[in-house]
Amino acid sequence: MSDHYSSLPTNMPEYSNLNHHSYTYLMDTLDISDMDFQVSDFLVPEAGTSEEDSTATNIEYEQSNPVLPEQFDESVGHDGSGEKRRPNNIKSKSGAKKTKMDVGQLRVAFRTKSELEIMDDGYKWRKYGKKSVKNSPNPRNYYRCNHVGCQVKKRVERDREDSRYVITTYDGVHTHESPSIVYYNEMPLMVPNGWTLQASQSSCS
DNA sequence: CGTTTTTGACCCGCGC
DNA sequence: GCGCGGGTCAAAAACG
Repeated sequence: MSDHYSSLPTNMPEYSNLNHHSYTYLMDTLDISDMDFQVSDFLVPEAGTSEEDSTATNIEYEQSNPVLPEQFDESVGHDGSGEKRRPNNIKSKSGAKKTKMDVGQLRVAFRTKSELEIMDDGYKWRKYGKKSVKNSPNPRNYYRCNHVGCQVKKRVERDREDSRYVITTYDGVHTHESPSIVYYNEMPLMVPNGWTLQASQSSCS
């Protein structure tokens, strides 16, 4: 089981043999065009890393719920710091609202062979938590985008099987541009040869 | 001195 | 209902 970090849909039969020396895209029929820029941004390999067998990266996209734009708008700046949950013992549970931003978010999981788990993707991240994962000696770090109003989170952990692999999971779509804005106009996905692109259709009612 | 990390506590969903 | 596992908060420490 190498997909323990994300609940991949089961309609990806070839996922097992995809994890080799090629970037693998697994995406649903979601509006990839909305986040194509960051796809391209994410896919920029580090300088010097060739497509040798020593560099293996898996990239998975999954869509949990249909993304409603209004949910993005409303969740801006009301969860993180706008409302303190427990000042002392006043548990403002805010049960009526969905405090969790588990609204339809895009989840992108990377699995990269790297010694450093801090991979600079152009965004500014602030660590907000660290937890030790069950069944794994390696802790899991939680980061959040430093941009105001942008609630994109990512969690970084090491593979419990191969500690030389780093699993980076991005949650959400940035509502702003990268500090180092990179636009590949006309090119939704720049896929160098050797990279495998696969689009799977998932019926999402 | 402002900003980020650290770290334990708290919260919440889920399975038993 | 309770315990566990996982995610988040926030005060204090660390860092520049």
